Amino acid sequence: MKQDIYASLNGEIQNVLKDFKAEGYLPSDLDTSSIVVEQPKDPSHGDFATNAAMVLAKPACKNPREIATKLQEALQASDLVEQIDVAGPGFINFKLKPQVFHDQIRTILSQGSSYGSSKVGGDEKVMVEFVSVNPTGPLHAGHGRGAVYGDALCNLLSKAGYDVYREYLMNDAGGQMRVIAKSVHTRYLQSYGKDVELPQGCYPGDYVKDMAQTLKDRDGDKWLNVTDDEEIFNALRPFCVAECMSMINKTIVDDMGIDFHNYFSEFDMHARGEMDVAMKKLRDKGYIYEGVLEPPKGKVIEDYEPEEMTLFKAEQFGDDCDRPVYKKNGEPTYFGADVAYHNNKLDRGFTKLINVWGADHAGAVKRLKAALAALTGQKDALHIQLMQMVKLEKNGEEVKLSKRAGNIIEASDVVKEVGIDAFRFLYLYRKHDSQFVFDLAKAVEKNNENPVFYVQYANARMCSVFRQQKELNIPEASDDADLSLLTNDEEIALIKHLCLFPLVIEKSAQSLEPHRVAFYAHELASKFHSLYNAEKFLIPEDVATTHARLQLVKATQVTLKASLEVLGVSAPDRM
RNA sequence: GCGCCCAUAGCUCAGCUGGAUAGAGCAUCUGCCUUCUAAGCAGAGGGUCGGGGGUUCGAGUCCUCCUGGGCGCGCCA
Repeated sequence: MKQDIYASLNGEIQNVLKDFKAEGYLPSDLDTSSIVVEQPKDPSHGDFATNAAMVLAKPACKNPREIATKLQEALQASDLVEQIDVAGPGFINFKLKPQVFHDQIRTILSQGSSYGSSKVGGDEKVMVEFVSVNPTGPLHAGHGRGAVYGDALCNLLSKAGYDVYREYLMNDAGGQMRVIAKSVHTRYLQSYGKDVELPQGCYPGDYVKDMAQTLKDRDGDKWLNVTDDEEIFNALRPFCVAECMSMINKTIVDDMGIDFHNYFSEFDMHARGEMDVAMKKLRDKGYIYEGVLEPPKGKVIEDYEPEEMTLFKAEQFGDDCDRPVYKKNGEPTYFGADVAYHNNKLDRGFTKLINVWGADHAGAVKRLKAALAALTGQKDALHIQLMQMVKLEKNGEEVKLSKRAGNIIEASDVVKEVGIDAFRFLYLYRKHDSQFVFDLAKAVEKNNENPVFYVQYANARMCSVFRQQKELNIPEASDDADLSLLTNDEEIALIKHLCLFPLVIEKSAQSLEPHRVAFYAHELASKFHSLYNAEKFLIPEDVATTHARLQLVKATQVTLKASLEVLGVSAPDRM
């Protein structure tokens, strides 16, 4: 018995269709991949339904109801099926044997926390690069979305059978590092009473003063007479990177429980000369040239001068124009460095690359995808998942976040206020590309407006049931409990939803949408709460029914915990 | 001006890649605790799925135009 009823049923349908092709009823080259098996919204239509006949009708040049009727006859012999009906324009509705559902409960209990795990990933080496916040300051609340999404996505892909590698790219080499070094140094000078102003464009946040103090504690007046910006940069860059990464990791690792396999240093990459390697690779393919770009259309650039630069032929791969890979001063552009970095990922053997970015980087998507198309010859070697901006509100008033403007609400502060479970669930209970409002005032209130409590409460109730069972001295239910006693509407609805889990995992993984798991968990909790209110689980005078229901509760708990595990949300025993 | 993303109940959001009568939470109203945790359940009201065209057996979902919002637009990251 497979763990996924959908897959089993779909398999039987596909087999029948294969037979139809063999006997010449259907064309042998007919594509049957778009056929879906699903649960009808209206339970009176049956347990499952398929659109097979309607999908195939047109390409096969046949009447959908005719195909449906023929499928109905052929599938009647199935071990799964009790009754099949053809309805509407050609839906095929299945009523499954109760045995199938009872077996599913046993399957779940025997698989335990691995229920829902899949092999669709085929152990493919996938790298998920996420967070990658510049080491120039702490993580703000908006960054938390990408962090949580990336982490849950990794869990999800692992469960779906991918070989997942989590990486954080540290942009520890570019111009922003000069700015943070200069900022820290200026605060450092000020702390010694020097009369210096923080230059335009420097980071004004208070954390810079803290960093300056740390520097002072460590090195004393060692850097007091350094005035040359280049010297400041060289001297303070490693310190700034270390301090900022420690600040960031305190939030990510300690507060949010997110672990990376690797922190990739852009600075080290350049030291190894990988920029040249990547550019040579592209140059050899003829995708790099010296040229002059048209001035950009929208933004007026005052000091614009046509300039010959080293360009990548991005336009040839779908971008709006070609893109510079080196700056005038010879340093790599951000884009150029990113190309080198992604070439490095390919060299490490990753065949599926996923980047989690903020929507403010949307403009860079096309060029990087173009570069990967040029490097690999494949069109979709790289997936870039854009996190839409989070609009933060406090008491109905918008809070703008900008590190460079010094206006920061740190992710760690929010986590401390609302708790990590609520923080994660609030972000994961949304599709990644929906721009949504995170109301800090509301999030702080621990009321039931936060769906995480609803889901966790279901688990706490289940734990409570098992505690009561012990107190009442009701013996443990065994594997051979008579599950045919589970017949009422709430029980059936719950069991059917349990059957859905493996499918949800596969679909979510394929579409890179962990929010579906969050919604699944919520609905599972809902079905459980309904049953909880409709029936008692512990009936001392009817041990058979008690045992049947307890087996169902156990299976529900296994599934609920498995879904929460993907989300990285805890399942407390009591609330 | 151009590119990408979005628009679904009063509010916050789902909608399983084109399926049957569009869903949930919050808010409003009505019921349910001497019985396993009421952070719960049952029910009611609330929608021309931003608008117009198109594709087909069938569109919230796909194509096109329009309106409104977000993000971005040589050598910032």
